[in-house]
Amino acid sequence: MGTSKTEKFTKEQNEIASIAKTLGHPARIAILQHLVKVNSCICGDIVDEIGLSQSTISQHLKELKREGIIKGEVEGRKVCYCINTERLDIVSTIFNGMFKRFSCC
Amino acid sequence: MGTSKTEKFTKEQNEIASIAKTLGHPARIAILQHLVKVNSCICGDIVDEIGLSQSTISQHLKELKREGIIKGEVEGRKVCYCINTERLDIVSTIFNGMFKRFSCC
DNA sequence: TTAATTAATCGTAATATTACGATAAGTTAA
DNA sequence: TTAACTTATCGTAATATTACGATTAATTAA
Repeated sequence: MGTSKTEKFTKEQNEIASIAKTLGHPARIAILQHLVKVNSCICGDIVDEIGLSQSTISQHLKELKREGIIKGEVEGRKVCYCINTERLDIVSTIFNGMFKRFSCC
Repeated sequence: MGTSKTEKFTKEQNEIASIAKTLGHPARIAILQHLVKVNSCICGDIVDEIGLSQSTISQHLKELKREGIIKGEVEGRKVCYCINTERLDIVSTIFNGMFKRFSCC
């Protein structure tokens, strides 16, 4: 165990949960807020900004990338990260829709 | 480790992450959707609906209650669960605000 | 009272997450 | 080339999460 029984749930339920899980760590929220503020920056800047180790930040970036919420572009020996606006709009729509359905009727 | 370093983040970042984490399991999304559909129901009905064991559902309900998203009212030997609309409105506002700040500028 | 019902909690196993240091892999500068 | 730099990955430890069965606690029905 320790594993969610995803087969018991709808695709929508699993998708919402997966996104929420990715947003479910303060470092990842902080990373997103920082990227919004500076528009785009390299990994090292995020390490400085957040104050966790480089390897830990790299893991968080990987998770955000896995969910499609950010993009990373290699520029020489640096990697420039930014928000994936298209995906974040979809995520926003999914969550707004969910909350709307929750709050009425 | 295995523990988030919450002291490195703002109150807002921790709060958003905490809510998202609670929403980050398909069973909990399914429970919320079911409660919205039937308005309110007893724990046993949720167990039947979701198809996980009674103790597992009880744990998920506890987590949703901890975050304030649902309420449980004891009625004799049964416990009637329902959405905490006030709290969910706040949660909705927090997330809408976040996504709004993410998508523009 | 006793038995049945309902839900919470306990104990536990399996797996996931978080975090770090060390290392690898790649790029650039000297 | 060599050295420095940048980031990803590996290995690992600590803790958290998920799930279940068994038990407990409380209420109701017989």
